[in-house]
Amino acid sequence: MTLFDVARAAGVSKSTASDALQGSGRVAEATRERVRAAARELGYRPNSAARSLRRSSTGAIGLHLPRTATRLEYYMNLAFGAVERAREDGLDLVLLAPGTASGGGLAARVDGLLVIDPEVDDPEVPYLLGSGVPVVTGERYLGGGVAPSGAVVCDNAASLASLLDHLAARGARRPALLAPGPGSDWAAALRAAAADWTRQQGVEVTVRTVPFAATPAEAEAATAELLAGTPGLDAVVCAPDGAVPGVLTAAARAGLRVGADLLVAACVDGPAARGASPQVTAVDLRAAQYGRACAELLSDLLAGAAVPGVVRRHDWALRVRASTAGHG
Amino acid sequence: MTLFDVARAAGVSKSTASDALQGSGRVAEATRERVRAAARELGYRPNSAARSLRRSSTGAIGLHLPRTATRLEYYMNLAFGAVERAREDGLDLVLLAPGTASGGGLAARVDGLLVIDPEVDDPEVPYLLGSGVPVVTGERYLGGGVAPSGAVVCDNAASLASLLDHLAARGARRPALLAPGPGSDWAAALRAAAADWTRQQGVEVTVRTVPFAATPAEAEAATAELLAGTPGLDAVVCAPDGAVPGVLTAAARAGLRVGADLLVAACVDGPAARGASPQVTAVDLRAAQYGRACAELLSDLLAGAAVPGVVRRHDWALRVRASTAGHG
DNA sequence: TAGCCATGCCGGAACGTTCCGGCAATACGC
DNA sequence: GCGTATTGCCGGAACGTTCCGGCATGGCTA
Repeated sequence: MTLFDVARAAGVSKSTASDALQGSGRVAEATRERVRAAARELGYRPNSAARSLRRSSTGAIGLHLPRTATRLEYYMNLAFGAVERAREDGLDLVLLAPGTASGGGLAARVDGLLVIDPEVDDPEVPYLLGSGVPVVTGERYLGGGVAPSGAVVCDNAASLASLLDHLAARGARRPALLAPGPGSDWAAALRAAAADWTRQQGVEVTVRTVPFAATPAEAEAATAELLAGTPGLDAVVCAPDGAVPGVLTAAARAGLRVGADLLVAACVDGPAARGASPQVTAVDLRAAQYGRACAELLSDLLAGAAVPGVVRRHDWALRVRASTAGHG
Repeated sequence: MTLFDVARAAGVSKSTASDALQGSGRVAEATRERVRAAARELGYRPNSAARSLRRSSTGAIGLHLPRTATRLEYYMNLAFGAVERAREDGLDLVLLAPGTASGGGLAARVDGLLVIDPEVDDPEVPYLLGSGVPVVTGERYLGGGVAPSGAVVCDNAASLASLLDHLAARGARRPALLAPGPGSDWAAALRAAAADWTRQQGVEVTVRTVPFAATPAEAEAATAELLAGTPGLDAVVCAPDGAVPGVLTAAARAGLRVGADLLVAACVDGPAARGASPQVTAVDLRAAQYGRACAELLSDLLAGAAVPGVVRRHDWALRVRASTAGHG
């Protein structure tokens, strides 16, 4: 089932058949339709290898996720959003194994790369950026070297500010933030936003560092210390969503009612936040749309429909739940 | 940077260069080494499109995950295991978007498919099985139609039996199981194993149905009802790992000490089980290895190193933690 | 009517690889 | 020393597509 078969069925040459199906070249509308019909009839599928060879493009993009793959639901949904969007432009999405990059030959197999939440200490990122194909990052890359061709960013500072505003509106007077160290754009933005908010509102936000992939137990310990050491503490924002249950446990241990005595929120929405009891208020990064946006930007870049260096913004949404019902 | 350049550098023809690098044909060992050196020197990477065209194989396999993507960590790790193993055989792994299958043309782009935890009510599965390329399923497919070319299965019945044995050894006399309905091979095996164990040990295992992607809240409600309605209940096995925290909450509400008054375990290991306090005993399906095994089987099938219809087993391991420390 | 341009279609080459048939040159039998 | 295998290498075709140059045809202007 090749283009030649279609051409023969439609009574034209393979060149004309190709032109007709590609929409290129000068082809009479009647002929074009005839070829299309023949292709449909025969169930013709262009051979992607031949097309790739001729066009010298692979028709695929690569996806790189952080090694410390925490925030699982987030990345999973992001990946599915990206693959769906890529598909719409006829692009396959190939998953990059950690360790793939330095294996070499990668650039030969994909037309472009999606690098999500690039961490400064991920040794693969510089390699990917230098691979010669367009790269779109999800969130900014804080390391140096070759700049990515594009980025899709969330305004994480704004989302945390909004979260803190929300807590204040619900009666919180003394909030704290559990956040990872500033190794990623996301965490760095959160810390900066906390400092800003402290300045602007005159209310100090106590920041405590927890691991990027903090476990509930770690969050519990951190929260317990915070509760013990901070008189009047009445709200905790836990940046990594997976650790949220630990905050609730610590609250329960201290005899505090979550949502009343202690407000709790997370900077990433996920199963842990939604599944907790009470359910926890969180910032929804809308992962699937985020993935779509990244794939779309890369696709635009590849098609020349976006200029290299472009940065697009991605919206978030605050999901208010019982854990921040309010004091009283 | 083509094979031709390498050939010229090594002072041979492109045919000889190809033979030398592929290991095929009759080539003097000295020549072979000379060509290899030239290729290394020049950083030669074979053009995958040309190779695919010539060999009429794409060099990629597709991965299909369940739509209801719960057990996130599990699937994520499985996917990374698969991509890593595929890579070792020079295969790319392309992520299939839900909805991709019926889009058609899929079979033209991959040499084989990995279909993980095929659910009977997933409309894409029959399409994938009928796509004409070899398919390996992770766990069996309970629906009909074209049979897969291979499968990698876990002995879920044995793992639950082992878990129940463990609970009994730790003093449990009256265990219960929270499991999804029998729509997947996994859940069906668990239910059957519970029935078997009941017969063999003469100890009844109360089975209660929860959703496949049960939330902690749902597990909490189920556990509370179970505790209220089952005098002497002293152990709960929660099949879906994500729901485990709900069981712990219910226990706390009932004033039971987890690990002493009530033993708790899960049939899938994951962040929820590991991150809970106390940490929860669980069956580790070793997702990454599972993914590796699936990719390996497909690769073997493609290479003719495994016969169609083969079923391989995959080992699990019981991770004993504080939640089943023992009565007393 | 001669010259011209636009239109519609086609032939052929190229993309980089693999692999088959063939051709020297050497090795082996007697 | 001749005939026959065997070894080592090469030329060329093929995979299915895209795209450039070219060739009729026919309508237009002058």
